[in-house]
Amino acid sequence: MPKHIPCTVDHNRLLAALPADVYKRLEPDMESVSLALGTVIYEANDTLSHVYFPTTAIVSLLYMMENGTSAEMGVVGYDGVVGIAVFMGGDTTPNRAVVQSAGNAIRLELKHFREEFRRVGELHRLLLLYTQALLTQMSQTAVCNRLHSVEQQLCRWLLLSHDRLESNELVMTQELIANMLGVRREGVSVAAHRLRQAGLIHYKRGHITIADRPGLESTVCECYQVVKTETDRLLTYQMNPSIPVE
Amino acid sequence: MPKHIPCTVDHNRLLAALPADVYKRLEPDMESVSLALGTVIYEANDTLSHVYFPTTAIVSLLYMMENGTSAEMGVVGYDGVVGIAVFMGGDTTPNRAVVQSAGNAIRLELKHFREEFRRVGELHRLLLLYTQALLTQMSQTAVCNRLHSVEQQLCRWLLLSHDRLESNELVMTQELIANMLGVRREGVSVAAHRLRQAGLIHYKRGHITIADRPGLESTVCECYQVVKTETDRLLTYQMNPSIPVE
DNA sequence: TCAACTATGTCCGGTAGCGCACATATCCTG
DNA sequence: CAGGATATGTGCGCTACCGGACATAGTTGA
Repeated sequence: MPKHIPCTVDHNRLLAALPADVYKRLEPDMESVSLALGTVIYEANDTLSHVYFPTTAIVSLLYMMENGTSAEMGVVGYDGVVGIAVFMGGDTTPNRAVVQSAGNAIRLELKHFREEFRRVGELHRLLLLYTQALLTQMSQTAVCNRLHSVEQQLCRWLLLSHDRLESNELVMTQELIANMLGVRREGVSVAAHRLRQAGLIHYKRGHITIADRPGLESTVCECYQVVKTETDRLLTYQMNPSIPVE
Repeated sequence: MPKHIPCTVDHNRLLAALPADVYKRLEPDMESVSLALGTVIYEANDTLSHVYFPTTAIVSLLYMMENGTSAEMGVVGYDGVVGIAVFMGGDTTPNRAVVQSAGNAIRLELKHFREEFRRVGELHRLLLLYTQALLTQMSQTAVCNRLHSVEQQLCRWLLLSHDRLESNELVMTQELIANMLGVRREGVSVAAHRLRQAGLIHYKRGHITIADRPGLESTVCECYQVVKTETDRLLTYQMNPSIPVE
């Protein structure tokens, strides 16, 4: 388990940061669910029935083109929540949320969740901070898609996933990675091959192992660090106002 | 003036949608400012002193790479607000806001603005809806950057700008458009040339005129309509709850 | 009115990634 | 353990876009 991830089983960073009283109010409604790889949590324009706080699962936010091709715009793990639209007011979004790595999540029905959100206490504050972090992730994805190579983007994707995992091994085919990155499967194959030759990863048939994380970090484009630093700033320092910012 | 734009001088859609009492409270603090082309409203990681509600101006949100190249992640006009981070809680963002089309904006100092936002009334509700719309725009930009040609993206950019303008003429060099799209100036030249040959636009030295809007709309990729439809849904229907949604 | 500047047009070779075809390797299941 | 399904490797021609060089055409100001 990589040391840099303060993540334990069934632990969600947002829920964990709630004050005891808020947590107590929500707790009776919390339901731990197991999410299998590929599960679609919501389709584009679906009205949601729950919000999901991933713990060990990782969820990918994808846009599906009319012609069937897709591209990932963001990834949510134990550091976030799936179902932003529920509290932002729009109720739906034009993208799809798919389980990218099997695991658990804590889900809440809308009724109690909204009730608590409308108290405009810590839950409210944390979720807006998280939304800003997601905004940064999405906008940096836009930049990265425009300016960087498939190999660099694969590094970014691997690191983003690794940050949200307890293990060094991702259960994931190159085909699926290609769908997320919005590139050809062959392109991922070639890039993965190069990363393997450089000793940064190992892989075999549906399993990728992070072998040299520092190496990946020095290969990746700046986009990864920008998102990582900004997310930490928002969800670590700002999350706990007792730690002075700057 | 294109008929589809319900935009009058010094009119911002968000401010206009506020109930009379909220507007009255904010009004004494509203300051109309004129923004020249190229003005930087804030730099990456700047702490803001005001939020800006563009009326006739258009503001571009850009990420500047370490090597100086840039890419646009979103555009804000009379339908939005510049300075999301102020109310989302993060105070700063890693991008830059630049005036893409000269015009006016109404700005508010943080103190009064935050006071009103914290009442959690209509201002609060509208700004969260707007933030969701911006999220959609950014994520669709990510998709478009990945999957579509420079020509289609130029169409998208022209339509997004046109939607926020009172006139059919954009004062804008191809060089600047290239900076926003994150492509070479020559690429924009070639794409613009083709659009001109197809009779969709006219242009000369720093001025582009939309000649055939329906034609542009049939050339552009689906990304434009997705953002447009979703923004309308969020900021028209949801904005006025008396209009039933769906 | 001419010179300097800026915006646009055009051509070049180079390359990354696409779409396709097909070979090989691994896994699963009957 | 054989055969089908799935995952990965590799080659080929094609296109879009890049990086650079340079020509041309408006625009501005001395």
